[in-house]
Amino acid sequence: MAQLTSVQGFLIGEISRRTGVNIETIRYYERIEVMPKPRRNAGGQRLYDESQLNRLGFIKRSRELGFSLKEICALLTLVDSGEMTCGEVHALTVEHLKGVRSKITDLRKLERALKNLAAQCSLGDVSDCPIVETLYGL
Amino acid sequence: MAQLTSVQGFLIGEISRRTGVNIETIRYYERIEVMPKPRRNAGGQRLYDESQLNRLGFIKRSRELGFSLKEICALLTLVDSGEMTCGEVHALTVEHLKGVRSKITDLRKLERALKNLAAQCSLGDVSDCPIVETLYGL
DNA sequence: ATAGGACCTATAGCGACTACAGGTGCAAGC
DNA sequence: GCTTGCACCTGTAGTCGCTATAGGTCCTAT
Repeated sequence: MAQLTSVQGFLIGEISRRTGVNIETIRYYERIEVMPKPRRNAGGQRLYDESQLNRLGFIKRSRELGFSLKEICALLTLVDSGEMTCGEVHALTVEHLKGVRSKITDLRKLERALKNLAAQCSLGDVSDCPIVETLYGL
Repeated sequence: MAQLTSVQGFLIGEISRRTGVNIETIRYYERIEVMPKPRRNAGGQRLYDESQLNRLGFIKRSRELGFSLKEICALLTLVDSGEMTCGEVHALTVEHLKGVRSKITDLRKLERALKNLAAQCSLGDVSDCPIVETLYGL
């Protein structure tokens, strides 16, 4: 049983491997109190249990969906308190979705602008470049 | 002539107003050497000329197109050196465009995932929430 | 002479990590 | 029992692109 250390629980390397979250990042999450302080073994090494593993997985997946740690804290606090309602969680998710959509809109504009910029270019070897001129606003 | 101070040149507030770049940000650009150190008047205040104004405008527009300061430095160094070719600038722009497009792709995936997540939700008042369950990976 | 605004420097903070440096724990092989 | 070597530990600094603050000086107008 590689994952159970002496008494019981996962070492940080094990939950890092299982969740795909960098070890340094896990310790960082503990420092900023997104993750709870875990138990320690006799040698002072962190020992995590199943629920902490799940919590870290939750954070990982939420981060991948672009939630900020602040938003994730809000979600987790809701869950932790036991006073969460599905409606509240839904609201946070929909709010976040709105943010993602507006980012997409912005990036599309940007894409168009860059495409136009690149298209103006004759690719000449001259130092008289339409891209630079456009950006310089000459 | 509000913009010309004693001798000649713009005070930082004036180029901030003209370019829309925050005063603190202009000083920051100077510190990190994206902007050159300007002349000073007798009282030690920064005095900018037309070309520095244009350079700051270039940086502003490039930032708005999502170029990083590092990328902008590369562009400006190219321009400064006089050894810039239109092809090099084009290449940097196209490279950047690629980055923007891949960000858009990522965000679209994210949008779909969040939409699905939100759609699963019955909006009930129960603490048994499909969003949380999905994120917890139960 | 004084009030006030615009300017100055230097430093710390944000978010979300990442990367050290310099030390300890632990298991396995000899 | 001793050494090797990896995994772990703490603490701190660096990244990027700003923004904000504190505590001061300059300049102009009244």
